[in-house]
Amino acid sequence: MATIRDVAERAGVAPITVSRVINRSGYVSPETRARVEAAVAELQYVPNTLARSLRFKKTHTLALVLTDITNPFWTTVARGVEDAASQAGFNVILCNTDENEKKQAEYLRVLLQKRVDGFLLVPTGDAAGPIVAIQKQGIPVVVLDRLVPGVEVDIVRGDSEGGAYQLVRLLIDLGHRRIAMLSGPRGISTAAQRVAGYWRALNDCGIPGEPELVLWGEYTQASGYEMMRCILALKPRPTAVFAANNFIAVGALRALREAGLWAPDDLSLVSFDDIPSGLVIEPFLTVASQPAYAMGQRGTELLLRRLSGQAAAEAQEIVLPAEIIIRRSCDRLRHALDVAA
Amino acid sequence: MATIRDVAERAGVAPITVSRVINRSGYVSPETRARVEAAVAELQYVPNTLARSLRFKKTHTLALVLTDITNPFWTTVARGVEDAASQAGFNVILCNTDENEKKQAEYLRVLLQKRVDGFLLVPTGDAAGPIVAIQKQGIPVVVLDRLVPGVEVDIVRGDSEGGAYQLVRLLIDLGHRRIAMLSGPRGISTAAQRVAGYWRALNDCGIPGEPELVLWGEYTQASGYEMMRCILALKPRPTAVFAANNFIAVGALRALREAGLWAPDDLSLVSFDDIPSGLVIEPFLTVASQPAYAMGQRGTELLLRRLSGQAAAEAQEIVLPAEIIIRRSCDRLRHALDVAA
DNA sequence: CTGTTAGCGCGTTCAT
DNA sequence: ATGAACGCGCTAACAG
Repeated sequence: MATIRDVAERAGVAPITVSRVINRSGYVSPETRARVEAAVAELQYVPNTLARSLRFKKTHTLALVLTDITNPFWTTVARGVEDAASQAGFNVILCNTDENEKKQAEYLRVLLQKRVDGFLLVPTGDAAGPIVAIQKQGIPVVVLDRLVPGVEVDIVRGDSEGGAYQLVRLLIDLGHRRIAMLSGPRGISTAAQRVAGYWRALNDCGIPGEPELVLWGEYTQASGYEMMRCILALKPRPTAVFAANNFIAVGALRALREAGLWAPDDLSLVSFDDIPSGLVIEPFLTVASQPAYAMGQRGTELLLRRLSGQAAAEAQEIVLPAEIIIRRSCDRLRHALDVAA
Repeated sequence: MATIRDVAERAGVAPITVSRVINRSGYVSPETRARVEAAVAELQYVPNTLARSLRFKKTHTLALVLTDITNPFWTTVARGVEDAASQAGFNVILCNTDENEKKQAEYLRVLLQKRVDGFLLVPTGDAAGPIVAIQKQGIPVVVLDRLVPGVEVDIVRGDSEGGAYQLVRLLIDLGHRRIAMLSGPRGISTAAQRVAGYWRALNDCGIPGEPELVLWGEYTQASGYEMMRCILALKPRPTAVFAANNFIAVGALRALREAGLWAPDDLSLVSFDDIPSGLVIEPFLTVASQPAYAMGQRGTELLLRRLSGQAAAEAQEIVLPAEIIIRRSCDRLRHALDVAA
């Protein structure tokens, strides 16, 4: 690949002159400019950003470290990130941690070495260490989705507590009293907050909670399946179930189907996180939908503001509201509640 | 951020010695090694890969340029790419072109400047130019999914023609004679090949094709919706429809629903590309499913082989078979065909 | 076993 | 209006 020096020789000028032509910096006479441009074209010269980055200590590259791009929620977040980044002239390196702290640590290490300008991080685990380690290197981080205790860091997240509260209130208003909760990992703030919203709704309505109705698992189909089987074994069966995310809900529905049951006929089901409308043929689940695209976009915008030094000094917290979308999965028609009545 | 020189001074050695310790290259006495390691820890030194890359002309970064990560097919491909890349110590820069040739050109330009080691490209349009431009710079490219005429380049793709043939044969075997095809853009090889498979199946069965039953659109829901509306306006109505991808199918189903119709009752529907099982509650569509993850993975492996100079000299073409998954959307139960009979 | 020299490609600073 | 020198951070090649 041709270098700036090759171009310079070809055009009979000094490298710096080529630089000036390319970057439109400084004065260059029209004739030399033409000669340089001709040489650039002939040699198919492509400037080397690496060298520039080395000088300017800016790579115009962001890191997006999330758990699994395969989850449509993260897919949408990623799209929001990439759009916002590319609009500002930044590229995005994508990494999947699979909730594995070692993988995360390894990615962060390599990305620091690559000198990405900033991090968008969906942290695995609740340890502050990895985030602090990045901050110590002076690289800005914006955390997405999950609160991490013990660090001062920018965060853009959905309102898990509020969304959960609204979903459970909805169920209660429909007449449910025994509501099971299939949650995610204890260590992840969204799971904890969704459970918190669940409890608050019960409390507000004077319903005595039953601890055995709250299960902690993982944000996976397999876990949703397992948890639902536990719930179905209870007697009497709960009349409603709240799944803490979309995968858990799909796993739960599978267990339901296997047991010869369905929603809303045999029990009501609500869940956090919608499935993008493009993928689903008949929207069916009542959900608390988070603005995934906006989460990625606004997180990136905040990060870019930090990079340009325009953001306020203190760490910012942006909480995006969850939207309750009511669909058939909690209909009262032909519902267990009415049968019982 | 500390540099290798800072560490060297702190440890009272030369920079090269630090380099040797970090990279485990060359001999360093245990004592100096210990001193250096201490200095590294104290200064929280993070080696600068940029500088290494400048020297070695290797960034350990791949570019993944696709149309839209939001399509679950590409999401899965991307996951395959990222897994294979990270396993080999490479990072992945993700770019969405939205089938926009200008966006694609701009991304390719910047990525060349960033000196990515290789490209995984889902080309927009059928122009060879962009690919040739990359090859001229000596950077390996592996094309995913779509044939591009007029270039010699590695490609990993699904068997669109064969998958389409099987789907249409299935419909014919079920008794259908008037089968509509909702295809993608003419310029994209997968769309053309799926139409080709459609024609071959009809020919093989001695069914006279009706050109007005083949519509060319885009790989989007909106287009699927529009095309289906055209088809529904035909009299007599076709008894089956073949959608060229998942988004077209979902759009088509929406049009069907609006018209007060459904599959398989009023007509049969089959489509290319499955929706990952994790996202869908009741798998319903009969599809030709492509091994998306494998496409990403094998494409990346091929690219990495090129990078290490191990691949055969000639361009390779890897064709992955499509798997026919038969589900309810083409059931004969209560089917239009039987009503007509 | 350790250090010196030089250069990867580029652009700022200071001359001319 | 154009150029020379220097350095960004790192390491291969060659001493010692």
